[in-house]
Amino acid sequence: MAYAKVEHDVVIDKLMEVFRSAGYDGASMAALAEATQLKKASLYHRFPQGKEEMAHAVLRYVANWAKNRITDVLVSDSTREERLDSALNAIDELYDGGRLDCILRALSHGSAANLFRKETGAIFETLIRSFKHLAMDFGHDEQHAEQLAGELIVKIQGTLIVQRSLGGTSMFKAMLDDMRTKFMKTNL
Amino acid sequence: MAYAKVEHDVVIDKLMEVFRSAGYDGASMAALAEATQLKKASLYHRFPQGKEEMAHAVLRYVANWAKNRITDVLVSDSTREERLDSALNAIDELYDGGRLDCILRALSHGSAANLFRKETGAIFETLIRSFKHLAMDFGHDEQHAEQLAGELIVKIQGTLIVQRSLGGTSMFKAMLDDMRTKFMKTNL
DNA sequence: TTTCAAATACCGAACGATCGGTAAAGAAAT
DNA sequence: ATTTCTTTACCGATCGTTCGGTATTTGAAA
Repeated sequence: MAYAKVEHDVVIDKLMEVFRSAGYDGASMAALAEATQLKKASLYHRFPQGKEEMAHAVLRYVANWAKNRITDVLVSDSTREERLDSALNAIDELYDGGRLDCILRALSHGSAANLFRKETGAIFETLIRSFKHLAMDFGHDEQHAEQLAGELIVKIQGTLIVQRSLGGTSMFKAMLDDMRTKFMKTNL
Repeated sequence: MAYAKVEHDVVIDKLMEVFRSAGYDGASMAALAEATQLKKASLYHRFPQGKEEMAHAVLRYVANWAKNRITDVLVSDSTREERLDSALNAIDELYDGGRLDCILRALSHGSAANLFRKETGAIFETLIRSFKHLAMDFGHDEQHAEQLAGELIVKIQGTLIVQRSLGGTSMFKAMLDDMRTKFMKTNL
């Protein structure tokens, strides 16, 4: 009988889906196996260190996503408005307009709190640094640019949480619009 | 043998401690029992519906805390500056300067995502409404007041998450300071 | 091009530990 | 003596993990 054969990228994507929605503790091997269409033992073949290694692999994927969809875009040769829109659109996609949870947050709590701090911290730093550079392209001074970039990242996380309890998707969209305006408005 | 006898409020407090640090899924009955100094069966005597009922009790406690430490304070007869400081100090205490996790967030994810939405949403709404009234006392128009209150609540959540990965406590303190300034500065 | 063994990938079954939950016995309070 | 609360002891289910073995692919010798 032919057995399941699943592409690595597909496996990572499915793992991320489970981790982000169930959290690290809530992501059972049974759920991870069902999502990836692999049996538990097969997951251990690919990730000998188990759940922890899977989460690390997901974080590597996320760091790569951030580089491709944010960092690299923000230093491309298109106009600053186009770069800003591309990056914000990527974020809007990533979270499906605020409907989806953030994988970085999911891997920052519970028993995962101390396991992946270095990785999640590095990704947050990368994102902030990238948006800071963009803000400076819009003419903001360095201090203001850093503050603006931090505000964006913080508000993404905060809005995801608050919106989850209050319902809807309008908060997230409004927040992205508002931040877009703030980036473009150089002279306050 | 004399057996444990623990005050209800103490039990709630310890339950909250476990929920907020481990998350709903990560909070095992064993951990909840150890934290409260009660045996598992005793917890089931006090909370016949188990973990879910415990979380509901904790949320009732939190709603009460919000009313006492935020809502009521913000409509007291002291000056608006004093009321603002009292409320922000209460928040700073609650999260221990950003070191502690938010119980509302902890009960909004994983398998708890759909269990407590009504309660967590109501608390978020109460907080936003309270701070909105305070903002209006500072002379902000209604729309701006609502935006400012929402920004505060969102940034509290977001900063807690980002700071957890980046380390330290300076982000949280700076955020509270910044929001305090924004509330007091009526004319932009 | 065929052969076939080594390497790779997957799976069923089971491990000990821990999960949430319960029944019955025992202690404290009324 | 009755009620209320805690405790011991235990349950079946599920947890993450491992092992023995099977299917598939690879690649080099024939």
